[in-house]
Amino acid sequence: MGRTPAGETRNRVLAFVRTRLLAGQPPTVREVQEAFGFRAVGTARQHLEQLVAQGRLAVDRHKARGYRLPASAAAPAAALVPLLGRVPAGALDEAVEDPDGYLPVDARGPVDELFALRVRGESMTGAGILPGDLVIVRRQPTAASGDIVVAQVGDEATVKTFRPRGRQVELHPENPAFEPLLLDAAAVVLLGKVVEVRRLLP
Amino acid sequence: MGRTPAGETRNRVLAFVRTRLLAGQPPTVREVQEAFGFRAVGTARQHLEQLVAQGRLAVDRHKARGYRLPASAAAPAAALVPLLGRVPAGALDEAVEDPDGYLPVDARGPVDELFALRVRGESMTGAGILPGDLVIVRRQPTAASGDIVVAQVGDEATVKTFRPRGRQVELHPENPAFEPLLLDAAAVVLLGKVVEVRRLLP
DNA sequence: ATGTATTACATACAAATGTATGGTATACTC
DNA sequence: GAGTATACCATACATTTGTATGTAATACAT
Repeated sequence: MGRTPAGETRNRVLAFVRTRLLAGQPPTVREVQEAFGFRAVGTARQHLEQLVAQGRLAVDRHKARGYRLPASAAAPAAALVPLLGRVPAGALDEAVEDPDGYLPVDARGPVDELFALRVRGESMTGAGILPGDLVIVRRQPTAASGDIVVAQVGDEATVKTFRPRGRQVELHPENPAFEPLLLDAAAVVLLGKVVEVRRLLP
Repeated sequence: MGRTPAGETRNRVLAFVRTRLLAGQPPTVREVQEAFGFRAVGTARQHLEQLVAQGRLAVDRHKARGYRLPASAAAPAAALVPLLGRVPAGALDEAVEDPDGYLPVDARGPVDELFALRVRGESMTGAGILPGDLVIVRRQPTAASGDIVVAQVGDEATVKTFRPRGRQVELHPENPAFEPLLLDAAAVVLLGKVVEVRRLLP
């Protein structure tokens, strides 16, 4: 029952699988079968296996929904980082559960440890961080002197340059119009280090 | 064997599942089990089901890897924009073919029209654009007064504020140490408008 | 202390899913 | 025409995976 022209169906299978993968829903062999109206599972599988043999698809053997894009095509993959509306005191985990949106980032980094915040105020304009900018933050409890960090003071999160001063820490604004904050180390919770700044222009 | 504080493990389970989903690899119940070291499948499933009951997860019943994000949390897909090393005269299309890398962006916008450049020089520091920053540019042949644009003058691409002046155009640096460029309109090719600025911090 | 809810374990079963084998029909080459 | 390759069908089997049931331990409220 050689039906369709050589290779044509195969390309459409690849397109179908790729679309599903990019949508985050890897298909099963039988879903491919149904999508193309094959009456046999094997037909779908044959197409998939040939795509793998050609290097146009990759597969995790013996795993449900194991077909995925080959490393070459998936190399510059993107992940999504939650944009938090605000950071209520001590509840970063919960805030992450209810994000205002997501920012795409390079998936090769430590995506799990990242979150994003919108900057309020002009205290960091000297470092090129303007009000309304988005900062992407890597969660970490400590930082090096000079790092730009997100710190929690009371129940407010603030972006400043970090400078340890013995038992105290200085949260240094990069704007001469603002005064540095000198606080007891116990009064400051480091939420993380700013690893990227983004600004969307209208 | 009530171990961890109430709700804490559950939140971490949700974070794990969400990460996997955003990466396009929905986990199985047993993968969740292993990721958290549970000795029983049921424990992992119990957490997942409670997250579903709370509306924080959705599920396709009886499907392998059926857990997904609820519709309310639908995440935007990410696309990739080419980062150009430099823009040789008049050959933007060709430059796009051989990018230095890719930046992930929100796929809901006009992705096809975007490219990225690295900023050289300090002429735009007043607008929060520092040397080494990446600008994401939407290709367009015209711009409104006050837009930050990428313009090609001779065989060099430069980032400036755009101000039309009759038959001439002013390319205005946002740094008092630099002089505005006043050029004949014919000598300037607008490559596009800067729609986003990004800075990676070490 | 008592009861209840939560967290976790152990085991079993059923459905979904990947895999394997053998066969049929059409197209193409020689 | 013989031979080969491709596309497809039919069926069966093994693994993965979702689901169900019963039990134990701890935390918390009463």
